[in-house]
Amino acid sequence: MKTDFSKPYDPKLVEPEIYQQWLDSGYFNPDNLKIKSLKIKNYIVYMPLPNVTGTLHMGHALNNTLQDIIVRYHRMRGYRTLWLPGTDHAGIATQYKVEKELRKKDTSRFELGREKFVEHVWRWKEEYGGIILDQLKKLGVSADWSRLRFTMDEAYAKDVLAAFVHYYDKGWIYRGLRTVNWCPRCGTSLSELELEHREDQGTLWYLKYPLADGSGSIVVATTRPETMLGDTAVAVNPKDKRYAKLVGKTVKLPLTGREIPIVEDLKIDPSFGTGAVKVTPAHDILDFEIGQRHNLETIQVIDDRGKMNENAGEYAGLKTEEARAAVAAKLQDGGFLENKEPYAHNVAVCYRCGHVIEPIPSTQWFLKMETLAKNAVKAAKSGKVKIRPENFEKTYFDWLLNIRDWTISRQLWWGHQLPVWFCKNQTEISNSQFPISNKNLKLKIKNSSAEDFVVSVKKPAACPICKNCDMVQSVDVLDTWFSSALWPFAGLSASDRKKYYPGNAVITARDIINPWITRMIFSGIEFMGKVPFSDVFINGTILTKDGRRMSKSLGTGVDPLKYIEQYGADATRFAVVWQATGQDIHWDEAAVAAGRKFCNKIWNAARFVLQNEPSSAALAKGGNAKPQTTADKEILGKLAKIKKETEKSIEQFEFAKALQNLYDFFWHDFCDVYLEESKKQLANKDTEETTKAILTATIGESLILLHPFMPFVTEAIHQNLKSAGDEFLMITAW
RNA sequence: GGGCAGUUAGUUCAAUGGUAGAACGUCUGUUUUACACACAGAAGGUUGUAGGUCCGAUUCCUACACUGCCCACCA
Repeated sequence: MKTDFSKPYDPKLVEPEIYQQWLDSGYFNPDNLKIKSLKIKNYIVYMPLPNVTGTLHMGHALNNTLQDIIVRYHRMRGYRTLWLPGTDHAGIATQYKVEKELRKKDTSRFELGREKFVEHVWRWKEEYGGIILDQLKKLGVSADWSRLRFTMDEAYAKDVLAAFVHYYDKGWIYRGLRTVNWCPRCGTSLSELELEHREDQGTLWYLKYPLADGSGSIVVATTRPETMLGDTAVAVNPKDKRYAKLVGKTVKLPLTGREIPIVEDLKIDPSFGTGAVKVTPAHDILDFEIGQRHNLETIQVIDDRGKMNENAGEYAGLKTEEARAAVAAKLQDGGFLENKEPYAHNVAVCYRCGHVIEPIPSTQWFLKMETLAKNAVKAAKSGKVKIRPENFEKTYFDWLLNIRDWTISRQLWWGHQLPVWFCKNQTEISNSQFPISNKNLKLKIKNSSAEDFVVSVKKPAACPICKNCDMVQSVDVLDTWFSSALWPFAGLSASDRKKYYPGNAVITARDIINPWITRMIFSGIEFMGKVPFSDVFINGTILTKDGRRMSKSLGTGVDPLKYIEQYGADATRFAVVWQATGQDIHWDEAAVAAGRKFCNKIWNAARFVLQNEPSSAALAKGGNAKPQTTADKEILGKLAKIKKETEKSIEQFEFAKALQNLYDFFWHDFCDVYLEESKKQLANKDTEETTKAILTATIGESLILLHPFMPFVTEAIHQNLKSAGDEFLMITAW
C-alpha cells in the first residue's frame, strides 16, 4: 500500500488496512512463513486465554502488547513463530453474567432448565464471546487466528475429559463429603483461589457452655453464634494448662441440650479469645478438619441457600444473620452469654458476585496434588522453566509446597460435565450435590468408596453395576482452571502437538501464577512428558495514577480502545510499554500522547528520507553506504549498538528499556543530530549519494527495530520505501 | 499474621559506592524547505524518616513510616 504522506501521521487511515493485509498474507500462521531450513527453531507463545465475557482493559493491552513484541521479534529473526490464541469458557463468570441477563428478562436458569440454559449460553457466547478478539486485533496482535481455540470446543473438551479419566485411573481423583466454601448466590463450591476477603465489622460473642457434670463451664468465643446449633465439640490446645483437666469431659450445649465432648487439637491458638473454640464441622473448614481427626459428628444447620435448615429447630428458615441475632438473644436470656465485644474481622466473599461465603458440607471431587505439585516444583528448581522477575518464584514455590488437594468439581451448568456415570438403581443420592441437606440430622463423614459410578469419557452402553439401567452423568462440571491448565497442548491439534509442543514463553499477570501457570506446568509434564514452556514473564499491574486498582465497579478503569481510537494503536502500545518498568504501573495518559508524537516523528523523518532516496533501490540497499564523514560514522556506530541493545533487552523481557533506548536513538541521535547534519551533506556533491544511502539504510534498519513495538506506522512507511521491496516489514529479516 | 515490591524533579518513572537523568508539564526564544504532535535553550531534586558501614551513600546494612500486591485465615 502506498500511503499518502500527507501530514501529520493519521493512524486511522492506515491501521485497519495494514491489519487486513497482515491477515491476508497468512504470515501469522507459522506454516506459511518462508522457513529456509527444517533446522530453524520454533518460537511459541501461549496467550493467556481471555474470558468470553471479557472486554479489553488496560491489563490486556499491556499483556498482549508485550507478547506481540516478543512474537514479532522472533518472527523477524526467522523463527517458526506461533502465538496461540484462544478463549476460556470461564464457567462461573459466564454463568453469572448470563444469569444476570436472564434476571432482567424476568426469568432464570431454573425456569429454562439445564439443557435450554446451556444452549442459551452457547448462543450468548457466539454473539459476544469474540468481542475481545476483535479488540485485540485493533491493538495489532499478531496471533495465529487460524488456530483459535475455545476451551469448550469439541476437541478441547475431549482432552479435558480424558485428563479427568487419566487422573482417576491413576487413583488421584477421589470423591468425598467435605465442608467446602460455598457461594449461596452462585450455588456452587469455590476453591480457595476464588475467594476474596473483605473486612467486616462484627461482634465477638463469648458463650458459656456448662459442663455436663455440673462442675462449672467453659467459655468459647465466636463471631457466628448461630452455628452453635451445629456444634459437635469444644476444642482446646493440648498445651493449654488452663483446660487440661477439662479435656475428655463433655459439655451440655445450650439451647439444644446435646452433650458434646471437649477435645484437644494443635490447630487451636491458646492466645486468641478464651483459648477454647466451639467446633462446627459442617460450617467451618478448619472445624471440619478437626472433626475428621476426632471422629466428630457433622451436623448441618445451614442449607445451600444460606438459610437455617430443620436441624436448626425453631430457627429453620431464617437467614443466617437473622438467626445470629435470634440465637444470641436466646443465649442471653438463658444466661449463656458471658460477654460480647465489637470485632473487625475478614469474611470470605465470592470473587464473582461478592456474596458472603457459607462453608457447608457437600459431595465434591478432589484431585490429589502431591506428585503434580512436586513435578512443578522440580521443573522450576531445575531451571527447565524460568520465572521472571525472579521474586515471583517465591509465589510459585510457596503455593506448591503448601498445596492442598484441588477441589475440581463445581456446581454450575456451564462447563465440562464430569465424565462420571452413575448407576440409577444403585443410588440416587450419590449424584445429588446435597446428599445430606434435608433429611439427615447427624452423619459421620466418610469418603465413599462405594463404586456406584463409572468414570469414562463416553457414556457406557450398559451399566456395569446393575446391568440394566440407563446411566446418568454427574451434574457437576469441572473447575475452569482444570481445562485451561491443559492449554499448551489441548489448544493444539494432534499433528500440531508434534510440531509445536513444547513452546517457549508465557507472559501473564501475577495473580494467575498459581491458578494457571503452576497447573499448566504440571499438566504439561503429566500428559506430554515435557515442561510446556521455558520462560514465564510476569508483567506489571496497571493501577490508576494515584495507585488504586483499576476496576469497573469502582469506576477507576480506563479504556484502551478509547486510546486506540484517539491516538492510535501504536501510541497506545508505546504508552503501556514505556511505563512497564516495574511491578506496578501508575498509569499516566500523557504517555499515550507521547506515543502519538513519536509515531509522527518517525513518519516525518521517513518523509524526509523518502525525498532523498538514492535513485536506485540497489544503491539504497546499502552497498555503498560506507561512511565518509564523522557524522556518518557516528550514526552507523550508534545504529549497530542500538540493534544489539534492543536484541538483548527483548530477550531478557526488558521491553520498556528496549523502547526507551530506541526512542532515544531515533529521536535524538538520528533525527536531531544526523538528519540535521545530513542537510549540509546533501547539499555537497561529494557526500550527497553516500548520505542518501546512509539515511535510507538507517531509517530502514530503524523501522525493523521499531516494528515489534509500533507495528502499524513502521509497516506503513516500509511499504513506501523503494529499497524495501514488496515484502512485509513484519517478515523482513531482522 | 507472613511474604514480595515500592517510596528520587510539579507528575509518571530511570540511573549510579564518587557533585542525579528522561518523558510529560512549566518558562524563554524560533513559522531554520521532515515534523509547532517541531526545534534551540532554561528553571526545577539536602533521592520517605532515623541510625550504621565507608575517605565518600541516593546507591550497601538496620530500624521505622507510608503505599500497592500476594499468601494465610484467630474461632
